[in-house]
Amino acid sequence: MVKKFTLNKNERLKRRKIIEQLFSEGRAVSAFPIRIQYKLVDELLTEPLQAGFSASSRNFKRAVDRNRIKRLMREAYRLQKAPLEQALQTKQRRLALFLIYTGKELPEFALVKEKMDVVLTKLLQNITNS
RNA sequence: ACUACAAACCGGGCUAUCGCCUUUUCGUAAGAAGGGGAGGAAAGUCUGGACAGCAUAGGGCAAUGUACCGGUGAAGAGCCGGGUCUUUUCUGCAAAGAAGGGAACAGACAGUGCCACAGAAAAUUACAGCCUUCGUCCCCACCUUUGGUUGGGACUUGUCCAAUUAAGUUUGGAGGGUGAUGGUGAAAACGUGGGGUAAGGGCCCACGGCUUUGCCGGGCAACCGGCAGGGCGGGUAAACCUUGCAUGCUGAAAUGCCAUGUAUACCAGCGUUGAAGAGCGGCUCGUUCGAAUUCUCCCGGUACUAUCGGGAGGUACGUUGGGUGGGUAGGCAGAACGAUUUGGUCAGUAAUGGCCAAACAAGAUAAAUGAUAGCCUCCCGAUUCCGAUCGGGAUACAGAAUCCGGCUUACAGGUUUGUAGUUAUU
Repeated sequence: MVKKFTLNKNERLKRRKIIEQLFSEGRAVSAFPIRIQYKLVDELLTEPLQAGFSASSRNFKRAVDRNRIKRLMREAYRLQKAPLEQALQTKQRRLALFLIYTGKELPEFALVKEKMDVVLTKLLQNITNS
């Protein structure tokens, strides 16, 4: 239980094929301004949990702003993903996530953290029920 | 000291906790420790290259770019210096001088087009107005003798028509001449004055302006000055165009390698008697390439898979593509030592270059370089016993994606230097 708050390469979603599947077949939960596209993919993944992050270039024209949002979301996710990980471990499932920022203004870290908590709790409920 | 302008530079720092990418060492591994981790524009993708692949006998056309001179550099639509034209400000009565700014700065007698409004007219033409003339031949004399002048004579009255008169005398019309008149415009046919003319006109002359040719002087050259000659029928080429010069196309999602690549299977056509076709790339002439593989066995491999690769034996193969049949994921190089950076020195007006010394400075790929807290420092406001205290803020433009040189655009705040002005002091 030493590496509780990590988020390295293996924990990030990188494979194009899975991402395409995620958007065509996956389901979504959202708590404004964060929306999560998710899918249980038991046979494709080796890691229990992989996540990707994005912000629309329509809402944020400059690359600096998009980078900032992705960094904030990544930080919030890193600090609060532990319960989700644990649930998956006990159920022996594998999950792919894609987090999208749907707001139109640059947020503060406190807000992102608060909303991330809400949306992750919702996601956890959906998964345990299914 | 303040303000304005210009140029150059900087673009917060440290610590703690939790994280990310990369690399080195240790470790069987899990992991641990150490090193490195965005910009002056990383941006726009506007340019010039490096590099790579394909193409390339040569010529012509087309297309694109480019356009004062010299230097610089790998190169350029870059930079530096100079020339020409133009423009602003200041000084000055003026002549002129000083300090800047701008120029796609080859050609408008090769051709075509266009020129708002106003104006008769925006280009060789029209309209209004003005004008409507003498000339040719012969003889004599003289002179500066391929000619000119004076005198005399002949024909004719610039042309045509009509009328008229003593009379080509007058009038009218046709025709002709006319950029002097038309006041408008950004621009009106080089300007002013004179001569000349039927009336006029650079038609001629003087002065001035522009342009061009030759010679002389200066300069590497663009060009400048002087003398002599020719010309002056607007502007526009960031309108088409013409001339000179340059250019093969595609860009890192290029490209090479490991691996893989839809059969070496079945059916059909054609060919080996240069077939099918490919190279071709914008087009044409022209030119080049083009048919010995399959089966069996053995060995090999980034992973699974395999019909792959190599060798031996052995042998009917090539090609077209309609149908049947039939693989996915990924890695390495390119890609971080170079037209490199920093310091010194020398050459040069400068851009820049030579030499010497030192340094190695992000390398991601659904894409790292972050979050939180505190302190320092700085800025703003309030209080003030001028020590300070309290409150607020640190923010601009903006995020590498093969790499360099430039250009352009964005930018809170600060520093330095220069110029100008104002105030104060000496």
